[in-house]
Amino acid sequence: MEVLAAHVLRRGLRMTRQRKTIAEVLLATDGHLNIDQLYQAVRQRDPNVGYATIYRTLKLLTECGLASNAHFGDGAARFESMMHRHHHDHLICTACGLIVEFENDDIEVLQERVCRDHGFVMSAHKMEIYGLCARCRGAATGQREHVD
Amino acid sequence: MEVLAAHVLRRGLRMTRQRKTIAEVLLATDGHLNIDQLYQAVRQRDPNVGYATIYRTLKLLTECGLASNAHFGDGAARFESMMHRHHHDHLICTACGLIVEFENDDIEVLQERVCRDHGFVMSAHKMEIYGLCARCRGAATGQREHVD
DNA sequence: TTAGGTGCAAACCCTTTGCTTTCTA
DNA sequence: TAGAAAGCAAAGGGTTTGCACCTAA
Repeated sequence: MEVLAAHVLRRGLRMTRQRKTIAEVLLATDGHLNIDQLYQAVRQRDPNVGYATIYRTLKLLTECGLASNAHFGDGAARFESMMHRHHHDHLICTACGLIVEFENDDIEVLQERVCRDHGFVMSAHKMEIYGLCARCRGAATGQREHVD
Repeated sequence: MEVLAAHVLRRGLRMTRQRKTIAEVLLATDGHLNIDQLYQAVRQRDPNVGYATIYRTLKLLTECGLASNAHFGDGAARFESMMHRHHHDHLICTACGLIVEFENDDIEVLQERVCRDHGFVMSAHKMEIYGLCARCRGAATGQREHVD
């Protein structure tokens, strides 16, 4: 929250009630929120906030590193708080939609190496593994596995 | 192409001129195509093909494993042929948009392990590393690095 | 001959923008 | 008080769908 305040200040912007609410809701969340979920949660606290404000604020939060957005291939963006968190990647169940976060330092090291080998300087990365979670694997063996 | 024919046959569908053309164009391509590029290329051979057919055929090709689609975070899907190719991941330059493909077996192994540790059975994965390519790094040191 | 497929245009969905009003600094 | 932000609605851009006509099998 202080990070947002600083960012806002530095750029001569204003700290509004809506920005505070959206930031609080997002930072208090611990998994992934899609836009609708965030919108609903924010409106429980402040019933007149519109989608435009959500989007505009999310952009701001992403700029100052408090949020990050992830497209999981289904067209709808999801956001997550970056507060107090390590970088992590995602395991996504293609049957039930479960999203599990994981961190793996060995992979990170290899990614850095790949970058170096190609002359790149890495600024970010994103890794998503799709598959069936333990539950879905057990529940429906003939289940459709689809990654689009 | 035989794969598509088989898929089509198996499902009682038809092998149309348009499907052939789209499959040929895609399979002959070696990098990434966005929908517009594919559309243009297909229409050079068959001027009346519409977007709907492109989308519908791409869905078919993805189902039978001949194509895969990748959202690189900018809202527009890109497709690539899966023919005769290893799985690979992507390095993306955030300044010039250059996309470099790479393969890294060590990372693949670690991904499998992560899956196993979480009880998942992996069906697919996607890894994108964002950064500055050698050229852009040299050209513009103050360049904005943005990953959305 | 008869489903399935195509093309076109309209519909959709998510996101962004324009404009007027409201409110922070 | 000035200029940024909100809220609403309309516009945009990519993708999907409905429907009448066409075509592979």
